[in-house]
Amino acid sequence: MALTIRDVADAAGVSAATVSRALRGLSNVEPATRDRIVAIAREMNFSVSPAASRLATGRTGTIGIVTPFVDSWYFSQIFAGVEEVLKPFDVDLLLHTTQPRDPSGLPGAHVRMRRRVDGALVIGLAADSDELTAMSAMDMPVVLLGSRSPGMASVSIDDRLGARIAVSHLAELGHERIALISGRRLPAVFLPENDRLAGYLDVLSARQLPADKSLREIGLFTAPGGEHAMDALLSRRRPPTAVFCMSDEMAYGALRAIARAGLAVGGNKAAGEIAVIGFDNHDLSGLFDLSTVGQPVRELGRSAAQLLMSHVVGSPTTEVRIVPTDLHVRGSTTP
Amino acid sequence: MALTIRDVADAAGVSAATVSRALRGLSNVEPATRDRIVAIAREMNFSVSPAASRLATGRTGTIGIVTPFVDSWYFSQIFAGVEEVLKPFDVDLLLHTTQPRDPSGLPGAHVRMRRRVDGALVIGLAADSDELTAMSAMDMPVVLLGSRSPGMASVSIDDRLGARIAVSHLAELGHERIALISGRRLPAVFLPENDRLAGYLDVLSARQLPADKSLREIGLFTAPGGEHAMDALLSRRRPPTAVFCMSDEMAYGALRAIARAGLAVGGNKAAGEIAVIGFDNHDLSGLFDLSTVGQPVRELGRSAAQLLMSHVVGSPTTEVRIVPTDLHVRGSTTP
DNA sequence: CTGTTAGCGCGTTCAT
DNA sequence: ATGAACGCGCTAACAG
Repeated sequence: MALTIRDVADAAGVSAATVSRALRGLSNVEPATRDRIVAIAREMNFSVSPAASRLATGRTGTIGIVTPFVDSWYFSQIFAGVEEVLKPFDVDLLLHTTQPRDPSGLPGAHVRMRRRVDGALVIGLAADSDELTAMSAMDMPVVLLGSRSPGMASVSIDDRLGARIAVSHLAELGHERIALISGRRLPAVFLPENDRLAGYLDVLSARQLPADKSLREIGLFTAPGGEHAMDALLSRRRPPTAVFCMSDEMAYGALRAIARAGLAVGGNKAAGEIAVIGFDNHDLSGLFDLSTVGQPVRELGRSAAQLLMSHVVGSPTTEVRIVPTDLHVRGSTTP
Repeated sequence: MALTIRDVADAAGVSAATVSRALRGLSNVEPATRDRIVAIAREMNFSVSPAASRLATGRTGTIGIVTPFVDSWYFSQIFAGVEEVLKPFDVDLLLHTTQPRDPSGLPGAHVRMRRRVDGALVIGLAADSDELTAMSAMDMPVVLLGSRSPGMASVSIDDRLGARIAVSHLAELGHERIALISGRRLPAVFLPENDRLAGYLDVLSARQLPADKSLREIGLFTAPGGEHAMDALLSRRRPPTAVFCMSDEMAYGALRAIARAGLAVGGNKAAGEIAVIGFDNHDLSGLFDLSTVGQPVRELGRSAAQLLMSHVVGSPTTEVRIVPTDLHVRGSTTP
């Protein structure tokens, strides 16, 4: 049906091996014949069969991306960074989303990636995940993104430090009742959010502030979730005067809840304003005038992709890269 | 290095052919031996080589996704819908982003997809795109998403109708100077946005309203772009009293610009409120209290994926599916 | 520099 | 129901 390298060879009057060499740009081919072969091949509209090529070489020319979610701002930014770096390498991108809550017999990441990628980028999987251990159990080069695991290469921010920065900023404003809106229920070891909780507690204890558990709510990493969480916090006997949200999108919801309650947002504690800070520096946070601890998500993607490629084409690595975060002070914490 | 089907055959005391049949669940295999083989295979932790399998069968078991952008809410929602449908089919997902403005010798979508997918979902490519024509020139099954092209299967909304709904809604409020913030410069045939422009003009002409070109601005489909565009519109000698934005994110920016100008947003024209309506029903539009024409993005992804699969495993189709939009009236247009 | 030979690991005839 | 043999299209190793 489709053309084979053999057809091109016949048309060019050379052997199949020479065509293969010419098409791959190997050096041991007379430039003249190489050009001729390439010309003929494209004239015939020929392209090699990746399957055959993979079978013969053992290399797949494919990089896998494993992620638990794809419908989030975070992922889309990560992916944009990854794409940017991987583009020049001319590799295929195999995408797989793990469904956390659905062990319904569908194959997991490790089996979906197995034998079909030269390496994989694993986003946001807990370090104790079965899929992760299975992947590293095979020889597959893996780079973790957003989490860390002993003996594995990874790129992430310092979540604990980031949280400290955020909460310190609130404390500097004079706040003592600082609430926390987290994504999932914490503490849960192996999750990055747990580090953020630790950072939050670090600041409270360093400043001798009460670690009031009634000041913690879950926001599911969504705006409606954040809104709901803030509603709950505001209904406490002694509501918080400031709140740290583990994601900007939850903070958007919190802002809304505060406004609905007829309260003001801002950094002027004396005037009764509630200070709000988020985490991510989401694209829209400028619009919401939301203070936040920014993580360079796109850069995380770039860095992880680079690390993975150097692992795949070069030598194995267990490098752990920590990318710095930065504080963006906006209206939601400005006096 | 890796195990082959042969190793399993030896361990089970059968031939490689039988193992192949057993592992694929073909009927012509004694149930007892089939179970034994499967048990042994998983005990050896064996998995077949996709490359060899593809070479032998000619099928790739892979679906391609071609898209010009990946860092957008639209894409992430589309993808979530696609994923949902494709998951049970157990196919690989090959992702390729076309870079519109970068013909720098890097291979285009058609060559990246060639010989490696059984079919492709093409998102947001103009119908006159070289890559698109190239893909359909090969035998590759293609389903378009968000655009249409003669003779090709596609899933999209009725952009013209959607725009009419939005602009009619503004006109009903009594507005006569209705501005338009588009993503890219229009008119540009083959782009869905062009249909939205047409819908906008439809309403103006039906109601004998002036089609003032100074009331059209470009917003790049981003919030900052929308903000900038609205700034420009407000600085006109005779500024608009209402605005239709081709995306919600641009509308967010517009809301901000209006607020900064000290003007009010809403549906009460008599009170001098500026009416704003967007397009998409983005997740955050409820928070912004933004009226909008919603498109069921996730559903678009699902529908397109279904269509593609029926094309790939079943018979070729050129079905054109139009998914309805719906009007969401919120505070930005409520009197 | 080029051609010949021999797999890569499966799926698929054909027999039996 | 099972096995033997061949071929899928390409690359690698060895000659020359």
